[in-house]
Amino acid sequence: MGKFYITTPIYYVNSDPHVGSAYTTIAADVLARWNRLKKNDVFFLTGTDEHGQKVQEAAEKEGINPKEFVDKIAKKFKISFNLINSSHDNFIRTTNKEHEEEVKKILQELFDKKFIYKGNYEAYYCVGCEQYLTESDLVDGKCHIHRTKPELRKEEAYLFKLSKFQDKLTKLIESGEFNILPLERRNEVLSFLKTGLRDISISRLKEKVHWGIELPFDKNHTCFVWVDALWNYITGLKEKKQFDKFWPPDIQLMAKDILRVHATIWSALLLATENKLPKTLFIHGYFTIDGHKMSKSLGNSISPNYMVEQYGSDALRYFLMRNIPFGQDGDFSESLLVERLNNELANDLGNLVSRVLTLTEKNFENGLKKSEIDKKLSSKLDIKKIDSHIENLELHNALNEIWRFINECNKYVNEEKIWESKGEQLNSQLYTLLESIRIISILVSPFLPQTSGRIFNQLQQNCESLEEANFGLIEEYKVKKSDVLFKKIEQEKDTKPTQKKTSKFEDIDLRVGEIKAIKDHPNADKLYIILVDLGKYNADKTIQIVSGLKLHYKKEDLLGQKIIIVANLENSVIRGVESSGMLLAIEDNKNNLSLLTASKSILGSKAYIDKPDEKAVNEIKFNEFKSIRLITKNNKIYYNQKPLKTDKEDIFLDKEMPDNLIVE
RNA sequence: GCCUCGAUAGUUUAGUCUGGCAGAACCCUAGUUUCAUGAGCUAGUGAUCGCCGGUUCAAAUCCGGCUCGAGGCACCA
Repeated sequence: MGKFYITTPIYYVNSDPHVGSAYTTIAADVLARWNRLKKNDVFFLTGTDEHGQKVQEAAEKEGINPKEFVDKIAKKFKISFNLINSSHDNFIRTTNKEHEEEVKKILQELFDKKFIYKGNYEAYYCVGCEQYLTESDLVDGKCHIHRTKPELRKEEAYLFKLSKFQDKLTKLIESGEFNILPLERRNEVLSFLKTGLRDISISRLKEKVHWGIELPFDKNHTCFVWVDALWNYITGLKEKKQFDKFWPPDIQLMAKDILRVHATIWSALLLATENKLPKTLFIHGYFTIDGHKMSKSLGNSISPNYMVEQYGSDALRYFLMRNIPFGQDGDFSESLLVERLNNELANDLGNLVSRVLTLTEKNFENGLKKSEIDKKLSSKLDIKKIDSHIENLELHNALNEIWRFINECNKYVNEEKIWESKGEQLNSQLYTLLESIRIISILVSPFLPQTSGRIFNQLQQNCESLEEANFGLIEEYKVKKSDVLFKKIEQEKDTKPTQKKTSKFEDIDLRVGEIKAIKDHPNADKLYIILVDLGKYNADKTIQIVSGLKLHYKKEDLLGQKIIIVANLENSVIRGVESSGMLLAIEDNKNNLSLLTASKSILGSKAYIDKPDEKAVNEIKFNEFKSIRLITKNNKIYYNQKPLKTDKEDIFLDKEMPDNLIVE
C-alpha cells in the first residue's frame, strides 16, 4: 500500500473561519479518509498562518498582544474544524517554536547558498494608507482609496532569487512532473511564467513589522510571509517526525488566490533547497452566496459553525461535496442545502436504512443468517467507477454514483415487494439489502463519517476498509434499529401540512390596474394606501390596497403606473386599514424592489400564461397565493416556464432584477 | 488591451478528450404502494446543447468566427 500526503493551505488568522476554509478542509478530509479506506498511509495537514503586519494591526486594534490574539483565533479554527469532523493528523501553527526554528534554518541555508541577497524593496507608498500598495491597489496609477498619487519608496530588504528558477519550473510543469489542476490553472501559471519571474523580497524591516520570524543573519529584519508560511508543509511533517516517510505531498489543495505563490515561490524554494516538488496542486473554485459574491461589505459570509449547528456536519459536508463540481466555482445556498438534506440524505438514504431495518427486525428477531446474494441488486453497484471518480478528483460525481445505487436499493424493495416475501426468499432479499447498506456505509464514510458510524451501529458491524465492500462477507446480522439518521428541515415555503391543497395558477385572478391615488398609511411607516382602477373589471369604483412600497417608491413615481393586481384575494385588514387585493412585486435579498407592470394593456384585462380564462374564480387565501411559484427571468415573469402576459404584451419588471426570484 | 476557461430543461448538472438516439436529480403534474422519515416506486411536461458558418453518412462533441460570463496579467497570507 502506498502513502498519501495531502495539505490544505494554512489559513490566515486575521479573521474568523468562514465557509471557504471549511470547504477546502472538508475536501481534503474526504480525500484523506478515502485513502485510509484504501489502506494507504495517510498524513493530512492543516493549520494557521499567524505572522505578519495584518495580524499585528488586528491585535493592536483589540489592544492585546499578537500572541494572545493568534491563540484566540487559532483556537476558533481548531474548534471549527472539529465541528466539521476534520481528521487532520496535524494542525500546524506558524508560531510554533519548531516551525520558527526550522524556518530560520532554511533562511540561513538559502542565504549561505546565495539564493538570498541584500537588496531593496521598492514599491509605491500611499501616505494616506500608511502602507505600500500593490499594483492591483492602483487605479490609473493612483491609490484606489485616497485617489492620490503614491510616492515611490525604497527600503532595504533581502531578496530571493526567484528569477533563476523560471526555466526549470516551466519544464517541470510542461512535462507534467509538477502537475497543476484543473487545466486552465496550469495554463495560467505557464503564461505567467512566460512573462518572466522577478526576484522577490522575503523580508521587512523589523521596526515596521515586528510580528514575524527574525532573519538569522540580520536582526533588523523579519521574514516576510513566503518562506514563513509556505514552509509549514514541511515543518508540519517534521513536528511529527514523519518527513522522510511522507514527503512530497501527493495533493495540495488551495483556492485560486494563492495558486501563483505556490506554483512559483513555493516550488522554487523547494528546488533551491533540493527538496522534491509536490506531485499535484489542485485548485478549487470560489463560492458565491445565493448567487452573490462573498464579501465582507455585503455581510453575506457564512459561518460553518452555524451551518453545523443548524443542519449537522454531515449535511454541510454532503452539500459542499455534492453541489459544487470540484474545481469549479459554485454557489452556496442554504435552501439548496436543505433541499439536498431532505431529499437525498433523509428520503433516499435515511429512509432506506429505516425501512430495511424494520423489515429485518420484524422477521428475523433472533438474527438473520447469511444467504444467497440477489445479483439483480448487487450487480447495480460499480465501486470501480466510484473509486475512479475520486482518484480523478471528481468528488461530486462519486457521490452521484453512490446515490444511484441507493436509489436502486429503494427500487428493489418496491419492485420485489419485500414486505410480502417469505421464507428463504425473504432471507436472501434482506441479506442482500443489509449487505448493500453495509457497503454503502463504507462508501459514504469519507463524506459522512458520523452517519456512517450510526449506520454501522444499527447494523452492529464495523468496517474500515474498501476491501470489505464486498457482498457476502457477514455471516449473521443482529440489527438494532435506532433514531432516524436525518431529521428533515421544514422549508418556509411549506405551510401547514393540514392545508394539503396546493394552489394552481388558474386559481388566481390577475388583472391590470392603474394607480389613481396614494396616501400614507396613518399607522405605519412603510405602508401606502393605494387606490387602483381596474377598468371594466370593477367598473363602479376603485379598489383599495395596502402595500409596503413606501421605502422603495415615491408617490409621484407610482401615480399612473399600470400594475398587476391579485383581484380575488381574500380581504384583510392591515394595521387597521382594509386591503382588498395585492399588487405584485419582486424583491431581491438586497431589499431592491421592482413592480410588475403592463403599460400598454387595457385596465381590467387579465394576465395569464397560456390563454385567457375568463371563468369565475373563487376568492383565495394569502397562503394559497404564496404556494404559486412565479419566477423572474430576463426581467419578465414565468410560471412553469411560460411567460406571464396580457393580450397586448408580456408583463415586465420596471427595474432590472436577477433571474429566478420568486414573486411575493 | 493581451491570455485562459466556460455556456446543455425553470434550477443543479452528466456527456465533450476518443463524433453515433442528450442522460440524471430537484421543481411541477398524474398514477401507484404501505415495509419505511408527509417517505418509496412508475409515468408525464420541460432542451433548436449560447449564436453563425464549416468538416462529416453522422456534430453538444472536431474546426473557424461571434456574443455573453468567469478568471489571470507578481510581492495581496
